[in-house]
Amino acid sequence: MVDSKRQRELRQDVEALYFGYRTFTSLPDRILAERGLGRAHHRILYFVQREPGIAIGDLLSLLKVTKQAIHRPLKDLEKLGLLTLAPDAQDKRIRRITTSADGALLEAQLTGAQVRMLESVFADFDAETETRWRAVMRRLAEDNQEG
Amino acid sequence: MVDSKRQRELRQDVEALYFGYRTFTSLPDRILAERGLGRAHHRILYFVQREPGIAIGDLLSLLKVTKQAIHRPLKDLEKLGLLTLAPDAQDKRIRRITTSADGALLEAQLTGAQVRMLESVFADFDAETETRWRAVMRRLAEDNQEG
DNA sequence: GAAGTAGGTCAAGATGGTTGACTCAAAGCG
DNA sequence: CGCTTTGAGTCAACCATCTTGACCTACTTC
Repeated sequence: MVDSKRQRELRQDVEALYFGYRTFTSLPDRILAERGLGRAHHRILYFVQREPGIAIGDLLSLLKVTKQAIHRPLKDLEKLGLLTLAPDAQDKRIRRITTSADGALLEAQLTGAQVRMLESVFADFDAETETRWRAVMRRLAEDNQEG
Repeated sequence: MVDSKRQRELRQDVEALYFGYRTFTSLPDRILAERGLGRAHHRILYFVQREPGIAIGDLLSLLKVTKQAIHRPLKDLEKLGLLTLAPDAQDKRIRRITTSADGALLEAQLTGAQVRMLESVFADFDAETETRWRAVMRRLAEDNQEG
């Protein structure tokens, strides 16, 4: 019985991760929809903002998608003037991506919505709890590199 | 500076949630792919297992999708003998879903993979950390009911 | 000069959703 | 009893995102 109680607890964790993530992504989705954009655009904006001048190939590796998949959203963002693509000074095959002022603004709005949601959750707990949650989440994210 | 450090920390949390969730779902995805099934099938199996005899309409509300979206995966699962649909004894309009033995087995395999991943992560932390992580995750999942 | 690398593009297809309209059977109600 | 509502199924058209596979160009490297 102890074991099945433990299993139930873990299943509830799986569920919390599912529901939590769903709300978490639905926030920026609404903002994106107003502009006719989707999640794919947010992911690109986020990683470009995190790593300005990132090469297209590195972006593909990070997102674990094919170049065909990134093509359309990337072009959309460029056309909207939210991103700039420019060849690397040394290796001209490589195209480096940076956000424009507008792009940075939108990215801040999108990720900001998620950050504010986290802040609101953390407000219900003490600093120690937040630190421990963060440690577990990072450990969970680490596994990513392997599989 | 203190504030921007805080913002960087929170952005990293957003990222950890993204990466963590991605690995988390990629596990069952592989098992599903072997059977020619997708995530939609897992979600149905999970919630039917959690709430045996759940009505189709309630499943739709939980998953926040339309009946047209659930239709195909539901029929797939029925054809494969993983689910059983039967009219409610009182209200014959309502169709109640239950998992078959095979369906329960597959569900256990799928969610079990996720549970084992969580166990492996928790193994790196003490019980207190796990409890606190769980509390934050549940709070995050709660927000779901609103938006 | 040949081979390898970064990236772009065309094509076809899978998945997983959407909106909208319509049907049917059963239930609820005046 | 008849009308309305409700739960569900289905057809159609459409959209977003992603895939595999093939092929091309420009540039770098050896």
